Amino acid sequence: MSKGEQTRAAILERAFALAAAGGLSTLSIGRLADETGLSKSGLYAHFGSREALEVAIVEEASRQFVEAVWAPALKIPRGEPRLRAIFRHWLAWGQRPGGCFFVAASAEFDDRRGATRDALAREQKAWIGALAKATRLAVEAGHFRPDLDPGQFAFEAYSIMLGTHLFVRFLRTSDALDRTHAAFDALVLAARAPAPRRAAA
Amino acid sequence: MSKGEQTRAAILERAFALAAAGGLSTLSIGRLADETGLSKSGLYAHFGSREALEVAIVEEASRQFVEAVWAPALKIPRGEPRLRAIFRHWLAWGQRPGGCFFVAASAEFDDRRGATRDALAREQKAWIGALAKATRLAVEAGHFRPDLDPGQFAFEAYSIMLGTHLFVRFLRTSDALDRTHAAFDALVLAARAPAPRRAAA
DNA sequence: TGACAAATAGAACGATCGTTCTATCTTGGC
DNA sequence: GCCAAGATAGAACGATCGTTCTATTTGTCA
Repeated sequence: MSKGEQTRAAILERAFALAAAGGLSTLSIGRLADETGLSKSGLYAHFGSREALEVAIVEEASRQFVEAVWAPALKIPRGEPRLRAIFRHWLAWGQRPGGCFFVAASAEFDDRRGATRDALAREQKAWIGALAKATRLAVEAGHFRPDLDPGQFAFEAYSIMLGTHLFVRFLRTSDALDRTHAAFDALVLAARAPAPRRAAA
Repeated sequence: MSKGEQTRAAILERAFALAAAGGLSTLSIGRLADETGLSKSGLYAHFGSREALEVAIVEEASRQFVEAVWAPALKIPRGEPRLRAIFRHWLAWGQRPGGCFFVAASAEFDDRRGATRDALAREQKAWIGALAKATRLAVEAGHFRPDLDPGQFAFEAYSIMLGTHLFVRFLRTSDALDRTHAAFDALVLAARAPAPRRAAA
């Protein structure tokens, strides 16, 4: 790895940490220059524009997201256990400083246009698609009912994650995590293959 | 209403529209001055500081939110019908330009401190509390099971609203509204008083 | 090691930000 | 209709933004 490449990697790591903690648009070139010990123009030469820097940050975020959430979940047996693992790791990821980078960034960019928004939407759609696929595997494994709509399950699971984000980070409700787990358990319970006839609870 | 008061009201209406469409922090004094036809300092005299303007905008947003969502829902009979009305009107409110002001603003301010954040959190907690109360009334009316936790119901309903916001505004998934209604229907169904014994569907 | 390319620094740019000051204009009560 | 109080304008402030330019230093490879 050449000198330039490793400097670039170091910049990105710091830039992602700052962007995750304070939002993509609060990150300024000048501040990032200070934090990395480089000059503004020295830093600039690595990316060419603010927007290119933002896109690079989004890609760095995806890399770290896969590493923190997706990779460990893929080691868990497919079906409900893997889905639970995904949820658990995502929850941990979302408790980092600044919360989930993607949730924060989507709210920031939902009205804008440009390469940053495109990169964010692409990554997030991929992640939701993967969540739906993991749900489909749970159906195929017989853990979930055959007529379950994986896209609907993914929508609802993602919604719970968004609720967690708001209640934990913004409202700071003390029982937010309990509610999160209760909601996810209820979602999974409703998705399960119908239990053998018992008396209703 | 004195001259100053009515100018202030006009400023706030315009300011809220701009803040709702583009986010609270993208709204700048200079731009607002242009849009209202006033000078920056003329505008400034009405609020005293940027933060005071933001707080006033939050209060204006609450006023409009009550008018658009809460007031009409209170005319509907309490219980499940009213809950459905709240959800319906909230959904319409969230389809205004810029989406739901509160959802957007909470994401913007979750890392910050100050009067604006406090005002936002206060209003939003009040609204979630009201949602929980409406749920409790549905329990008391016998529409929902007696052991239902209204706070949990409110958490999950709010989560669905957040999911809608993301899927409609950011991801722009075509079936987002269908998924929203399906999710809310499932939530209500699970909250209902247990149906008379039938064969499982 | 010498030479060329890559990497970085430093200064300057125009724009915009929130804020403050002073001056002028308008309104409302007597 | 006068006159104080209120409302508004205009200019200027220091700071910071993203960006560009020209040097200068540093790394890399023949």
